[in-house]
Amino acid sequence: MTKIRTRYAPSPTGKMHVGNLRSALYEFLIAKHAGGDFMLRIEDTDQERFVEGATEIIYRTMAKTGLIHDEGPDKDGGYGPYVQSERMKTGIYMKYAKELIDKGEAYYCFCDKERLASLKTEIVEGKEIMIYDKHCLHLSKEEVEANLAAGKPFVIRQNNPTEGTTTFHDELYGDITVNNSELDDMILIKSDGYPTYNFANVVDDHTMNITHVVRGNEYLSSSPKYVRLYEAFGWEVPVYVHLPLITDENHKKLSKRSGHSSFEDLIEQGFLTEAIVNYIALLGWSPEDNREIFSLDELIRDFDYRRISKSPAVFDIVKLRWMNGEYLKAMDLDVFYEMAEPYLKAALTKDLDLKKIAAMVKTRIEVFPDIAAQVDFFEELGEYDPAMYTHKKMKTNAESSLEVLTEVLPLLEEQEDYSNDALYQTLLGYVEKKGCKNGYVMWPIRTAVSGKQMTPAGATEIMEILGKDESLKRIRKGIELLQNA
RNA sequence: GGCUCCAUGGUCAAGCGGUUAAGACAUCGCCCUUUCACGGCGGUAACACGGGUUCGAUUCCCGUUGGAGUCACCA
Repeated sequence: MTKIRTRYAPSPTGKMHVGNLRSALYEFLIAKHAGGDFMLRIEDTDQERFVEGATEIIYRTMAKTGLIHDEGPDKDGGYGPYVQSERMKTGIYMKYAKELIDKGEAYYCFCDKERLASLKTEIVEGKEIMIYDKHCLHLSKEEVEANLAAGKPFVIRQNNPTEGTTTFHDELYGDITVNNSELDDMILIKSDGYPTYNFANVVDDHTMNITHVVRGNEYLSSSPKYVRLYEAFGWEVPVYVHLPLITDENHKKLSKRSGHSSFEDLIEQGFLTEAIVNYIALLGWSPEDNREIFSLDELIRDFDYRRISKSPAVFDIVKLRWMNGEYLKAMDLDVFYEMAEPYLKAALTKDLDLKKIAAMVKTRIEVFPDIAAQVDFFEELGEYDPAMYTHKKMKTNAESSLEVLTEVLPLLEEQEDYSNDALYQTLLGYVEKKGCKNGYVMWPIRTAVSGKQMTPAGATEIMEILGKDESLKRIRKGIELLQNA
């Protein structure tokens, strides 16, 4: 059996879209699951759309997510990716295009923009529909030679039959057949000499010995044209695996406007690389068991591409957040602290035990930016509504809270040891003497000391962080607030 | 609009002729608790519709409807 070889072939036009990232992931997994090779090929044949730095973003993202490619032209002793603009310099695409012309499977076309525009038949949803009329196919050899000699700009077009059908097989979607009359004579070589994606893709996939062409569903309808290219060359058609689309909540192709459509956006929003990879792996694929948390290695082990689904999947940021939270909870505290520190420091300028705060917050956030709202009260006691002292279940109200706070204040003033344990013991003693429930006492204290409806920890833990002075200050303020209420 | 693809709860999804139609997120309720959260337990919620085929269809076929993709000298 031949070794499986897949490739990820992005064009450097900006940020790395999650749809593209998932394609890369699946291509990587299909190869690696079978012990095959995974290649990276930069498709930069469109000079106009090329974005400075976009290639670097791709490299960085691939490295960060662990999708390491196996081979490429030898660069500085290492393996670099394939780059189409580099391959272009070898004249490979033109060579193959001419081969097709010789076979009668392609032809020179000298039609200018005006003539092409006159061919446009109708406009649907703002898009102009046109099928080329094979005008230049009928040029005589002499005419072609003359035009070429005159330096007239040209493109090379594929010569597709107008009758019959073309069928190709997709591993997921099965056999797909189209009428050849639907097949436009697409351009292979542009007037600037660069190959189009359509052509470079086929030439490269073949010359790189790609066995499995894995790509987005959007190519499904143009695949017959690619197949015809392979057949025109007499090349073996690769195994096709078309991937279902990832959509936004409106079931439309994910767009830049959704705000979380690129890997960079997600990282910026505080998501972990591993969680993102894990989540997108499950958008369109599911394992045999019900497991949901997968490391990249586990994905390699379990990934069976026959279990990829055929219908599009909505990118659900809420579930991603949940999954990110799972990764955070499972994370080693030291590692967590290291990553959380910048967020902690941005929210807290006072000299507080950040590590303890990190531990509190670790199990109750989903993404790092959640930290700010959780810890802001440590920095400063905000204004709060005394109505918060009333809690039905704790059986507290303004009156009882005032009483508890006033009675507890001298105890806390005497208290020297402001550790969580010591404070807890002291307050427990008070509770016993009073003969009430813990919450009856803890609730008002926590409220006074935090000014918040919810906090990442209980009253005594908060006081430990705050320290004696600040804790007392806040309790006195609470008493004052209740007296005036 | 032509062509192609898709169709199980709000979302991700299992299922591959006979099931009480899994599980996860979200949502709701209860328990636990020093509030909330975490955690535990439980609930609500789905086979788009109509024809076939079959002893029997969520599952196979056809149609309808709905959705998506595509129709560039972009990839």
